[in-house]
Amino acid sequence: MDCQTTAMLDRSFAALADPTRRAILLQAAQGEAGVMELAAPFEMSQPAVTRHIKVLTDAGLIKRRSQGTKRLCRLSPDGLDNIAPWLTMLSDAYGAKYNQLDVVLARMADGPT
Amino acid sequence: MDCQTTAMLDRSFAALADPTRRAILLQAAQGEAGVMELAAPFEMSQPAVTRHIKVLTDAGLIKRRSQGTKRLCRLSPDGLDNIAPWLTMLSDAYGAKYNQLDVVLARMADGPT
DNA sequence: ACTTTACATAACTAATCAGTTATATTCGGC
DNA sequence: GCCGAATATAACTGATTAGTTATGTAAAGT
Repeated sequence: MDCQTTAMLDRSFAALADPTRRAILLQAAQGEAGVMELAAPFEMSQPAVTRHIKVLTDAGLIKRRSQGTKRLCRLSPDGLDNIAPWLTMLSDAYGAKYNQLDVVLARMADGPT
Repeated sequence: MDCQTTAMLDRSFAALADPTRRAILLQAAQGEAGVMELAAPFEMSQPAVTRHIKVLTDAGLIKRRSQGTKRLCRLSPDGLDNIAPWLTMLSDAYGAKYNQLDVVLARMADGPT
């Protein structure tokens, strides 16, 4: 999957633009979970959830690993590390008013990978 | 326009999920600009740009005012103030690894309105 | 008043997206 | 080797999106 391209930014933001995906991501942030487990809170078919997870994975927001028949999902900081620099650039362009944000986002960039 | 709802988050993230809109936003961050001015860099019709601007406005990412026949656009921090708390919550859920990010995002929250 | 500039709105189309059901795959246990 | 659990893939549908052209509107200048 390409990274650092504008297409990657598209994917990252688009992935976050859905309430179901944000909820899944939030669960995946709290710890590894299987697909059915992530699907449970939603009145939605398993294939639908599977594809939401694919969107999140393609956006670099989730990492996956296999354990037996399960496919565990966990939040990956990569996706956030992708959008953070762009937000930094935006706030730079906006000027001094948001410089605190700059600092914060800069730290975001050299966080854990 | 409602705010603080999940629909508002949807709109904010979705608005950022398009390269043309991000470019427009970047221009609008650097200073006020009219619609045609914002449209100039793109090989795209004026109505198309007008609607991108509407999406950004509905997301609270741009504020507008009239000056003569012109409709000036400028970045508004409101949209960012909307997504920042959610990103904070996500990093909270992720745990200690991103606590620096927490701090940064917290500052983002009490930045200028 | 008429024209021009700057933009908005309408009506349409093609493409993408989010969901569905049905079916395949893959691994672990028996 | 077979079965069930967990997930993936396919084929389809309806809704939303991004663009187009054509047209409407509102303020400025003459």
